[in-house]
Amino acid sequence: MSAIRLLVLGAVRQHGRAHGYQVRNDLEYWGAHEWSNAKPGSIYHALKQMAKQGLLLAHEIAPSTAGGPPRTEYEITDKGIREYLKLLREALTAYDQKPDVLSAALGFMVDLEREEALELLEERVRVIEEWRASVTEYYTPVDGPEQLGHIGEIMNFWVYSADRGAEWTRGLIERIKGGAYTFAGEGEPFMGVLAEGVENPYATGESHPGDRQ
Amino acid sequence: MSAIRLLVLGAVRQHGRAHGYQVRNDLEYWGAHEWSNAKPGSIYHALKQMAKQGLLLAHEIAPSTAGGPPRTEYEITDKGIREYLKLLREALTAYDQKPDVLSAALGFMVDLEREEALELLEERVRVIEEWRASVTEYYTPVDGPEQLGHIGEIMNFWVYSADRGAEWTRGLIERIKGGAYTFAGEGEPFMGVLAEGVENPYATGESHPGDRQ
DNA sequence: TAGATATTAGTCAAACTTGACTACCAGTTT
DNA sequence: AAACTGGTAGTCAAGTTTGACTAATATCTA
Repeated sequence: MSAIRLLVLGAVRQHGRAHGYQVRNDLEYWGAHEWSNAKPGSIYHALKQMAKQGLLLAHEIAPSTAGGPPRTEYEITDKGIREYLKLLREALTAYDQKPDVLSAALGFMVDLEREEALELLEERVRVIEEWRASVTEYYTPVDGPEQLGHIGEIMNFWVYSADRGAEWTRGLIERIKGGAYTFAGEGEPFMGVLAEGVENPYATGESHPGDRQ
Repeated sequence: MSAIRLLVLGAVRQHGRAHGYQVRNDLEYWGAHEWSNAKPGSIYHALKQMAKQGLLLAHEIAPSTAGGPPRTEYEITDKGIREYLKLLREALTAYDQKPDVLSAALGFMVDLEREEALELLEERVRVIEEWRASVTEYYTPVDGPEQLGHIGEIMNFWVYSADRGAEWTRGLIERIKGGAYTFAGEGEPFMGVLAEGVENPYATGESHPGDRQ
C-alpha cells in the first residue's frame, strides 16, 4: 500500500471541504511530493476513486474564484473517517520498510489521542523486533553466514535498517511521553495546512541534490 | 524507478538464458519478493517490456521439460547489458530513500570491479551528505524549528534515516576495502542464483511477522 | 488406477502511477 | 489592445503493479 490514500484523506479531513488543488498544495507544503507519490495525477485519481468508493463525497462546484477551470470539492464521509483512522493506525504500527507510509502517519498522528499513539508506536517497536528475530533466524544458513557471500549484505542492510527504525521509534515515544505536541482532545490542534491565500514558504519547485525522478 | 528492471536484467544475465519462472525463483531465493515488487506479474511484464525495447532477446521456446505450459526464454542483449550497468551504477550512487533499489544493487555490485564499486559507494555517501545539508537548510523555518510542530518529526525522520544510511554505507566501504567478497576480474564469482534442479532452502512461501501485502 | 494434490509456467483485468499536456483567467508588457 | 507571463485547476495516455486466476504435467495416495 502506498501513502497516497492516507495523505489525501487526511488533507481533505483537515480542511472539512477541499478541492484537488488545495490538497495538492497542502501535501507540497509538507514536502510530500519529495518523499511520497503525492503527485497531481495520483492525487486526482485517489480523490475520484475514493469518491466512487464512498469514502469521499464529491460536490460538483461552480467555476473557480481565482482563475482556472471549475473545480470539484470533496468532503470526507463517515466511512471515509473510519478508513482514515484504520490506515493511520496501520501506518503507525506496521513495519514495511516504506518510509513514505510512516512519514504520512507522523503528519497525522496527532489526530489520535496521546495514549493511543503511544500504544501504536510501542506496538511498532514490538513488530520490528519480531520481524528481526524471525528474519535472522530464517535466513541464517545452517553452514554459517559465509555461505551467503555478498548476498548477505542485503540482509545485513535490512537488519540494520530495522534496528535503526526501532531506535528512532523509541526516541519518538520518549518525546511524546515527555509532553511534546498537541494530540486529540488536548486543545487547539496544530494546523498542518495552509490557510486560504497564504503562500507556501517551502514549495518553490526547486530541486535538491539527490532528488530522484 | 523501482528495482524490478535491475533485478530482472541481473538475473537473466547471470543465467545467460532464462525463462520467467527461473527469474522468479532466483528472486525468491534472494527474498526479493519480500523487500521489492518482484512479484510474478511484474516480472513477466518487465520481461516482455524489455524484450520490446531490445534489452532482452526473446526465444519462443518448446514446451516445458518439467510440466506446465510452454515457456519463453530470454537472453540479455548488448543494449541490455549497457542498461543493466547503468541502472546498477545509479542504484549504488543515488539516495532516494527506497531501500529496495539499494538492496537489489547490493546483490549485483560484484559485477563491477572493486575499485569502481568503492567509488560509487563513496559518491553515495557524498550525495547523502549533500542532500542532508540542503534539506536541513531549506526546511528549517526562520522563526525556529518549533514552528513546524509535530510536522517536524517527518523531517527529523528523514534526516535520521539519511544519517544512518550514510553510516551503513561507510561500514560497507570498510568491509569492501578490507577485501570482502569477490568482485569482477577477481576469479570465480560467487553465484547468487540457483542451479537447475536445486531447491530453494529459503523460499517456503511462509510469511513472517510484520509482512505487508 | 482414479482422484487429489503439488509444481511448473504464465495470463489477465483492474487499479495505480507518471509526466506531459490542456484550458482558463489575471495582470503586465510592449 | 495584442502578446506574453504566471498561477490555478485538472485531464489523459502510456506504462506499471497487483492479486487472483488458468492450464498443463507430475506425483502421491487410497
